[in-house]
Amino acid sequence: MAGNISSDVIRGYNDTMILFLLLDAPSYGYEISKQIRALTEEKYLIKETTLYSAFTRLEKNGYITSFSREAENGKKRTYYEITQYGKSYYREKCEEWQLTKDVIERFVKDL
Amino acid sequence: MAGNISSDVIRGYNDTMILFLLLDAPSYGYEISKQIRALTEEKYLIKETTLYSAFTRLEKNGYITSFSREAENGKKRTYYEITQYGKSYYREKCEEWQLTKDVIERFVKDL
DNA sequence: TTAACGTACTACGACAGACATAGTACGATA
DNA sequence: TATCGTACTATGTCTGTCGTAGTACGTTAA
Repeated sequence: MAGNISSDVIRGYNDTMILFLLLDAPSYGYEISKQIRALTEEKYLIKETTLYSAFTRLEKNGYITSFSREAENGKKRTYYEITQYGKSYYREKCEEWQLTKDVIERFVKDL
Repeated sequence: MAGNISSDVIRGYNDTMILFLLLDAPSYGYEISKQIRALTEEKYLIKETTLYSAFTRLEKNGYITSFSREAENGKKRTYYEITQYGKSYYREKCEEWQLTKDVIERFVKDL
């Protein structure tokens, strides 16, 4: 354990986290996963399969689009870019979060 | 929509909510569901099947125990009582919540 | 030279929790 | 007489997460 977060708890916010990291610029799987690790100070490490299946889902729902581009080293990468629809979905999730947080806190005692 | 919370987000906290409501005294399904509704001001309504399957899971894990008792009207009810183990699990979840909240907030912009 | 490591994924299958749907049972109320 | 509220149980489906494994290639270390 050691300060780790169970995925059942985060479930439902993976998509939001990914969209957040795409707000400013397109990015790709490996980088997103490193950013999540860094931003959470290792407290949350998204699994590869979870991440890539999230990309698929987000694209299918129209929240992101993908394109291929050669990286510096000549290797091919799949980049993902947030759409307008994705941005408004992100905003919705942020509002929902305020509500959710408020609700859960009524059941949690801080010791 | 209209101020509703998607269950994916609450997922992982249903158990905690139930345990919270059992902290002071034993209770039963229908009452728990009414208390959740009241405490959240109708913002979250737990589904019956979700609730009862949570009871089963919690009991299997040793967090609660059950017993039958006749209600005032002579009908039989199944009451659930939190165990010591359940109380310490609840405390763990409360601590985890602080961590989770902190992590998610790094990805959520408040507008 | 070769093996390990980091990067960048894809495929497949299993599992758990939430939920839709349906049904049972009984007392009170309309 | 029928509906509503109470108090559940049973069954099956769906979704998101994750374990496991495999592919491919470039760089670094022994």
